Amino acid sequence: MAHWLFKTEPDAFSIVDLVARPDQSEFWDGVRSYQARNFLRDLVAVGDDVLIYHSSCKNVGIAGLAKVVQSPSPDPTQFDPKSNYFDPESPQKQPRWYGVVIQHVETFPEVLALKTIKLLPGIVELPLVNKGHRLSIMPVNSEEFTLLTVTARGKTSG
DNA sequence: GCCAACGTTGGC
DNA sequence: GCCAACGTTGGC
Repeated sequence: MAHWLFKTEPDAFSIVDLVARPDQSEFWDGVRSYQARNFLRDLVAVGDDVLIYHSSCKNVGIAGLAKVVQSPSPDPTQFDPKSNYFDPESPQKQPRWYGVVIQHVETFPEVLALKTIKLLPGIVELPLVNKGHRLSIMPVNSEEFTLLTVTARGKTSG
């Protein structure tokens, strides 16, 4: 069982939108970087944990937790000329881009702010606070995953 | 809106 | 296959 962090711009798709979906599930599409694609296509598996991170917004940080409920599969938006994610170069027979279905598990009482994450002494490897911070899909090791979730759940202030 | 970080592209 | 230029991400 692996742990991941997926970035999303909440103006486009937030954890609230995920909860509003049928089965609180959504096919995570639009990943268009090779590093992120490699994680998604080759390593993400059913049952994996996914931290939902809100970027480029007022309240930047980890908003909640989801899980992978279906194996990664080719992202159909790459073949859709009407989609913003259309990629005319992607071969039908060997699709370039992948996505995965995730399901909401938990919304944290407060967003665990990036600045708080940066101050946690145990967060050392997380690409978010290192080179690799631009990755849209990144691995989170078990220790750091536990620290992040425990901290996020404990941040209730009434 | 600015701009640093850094991935990608393309000339050679 | 190097590396400068370019474009995008994303925090602030």
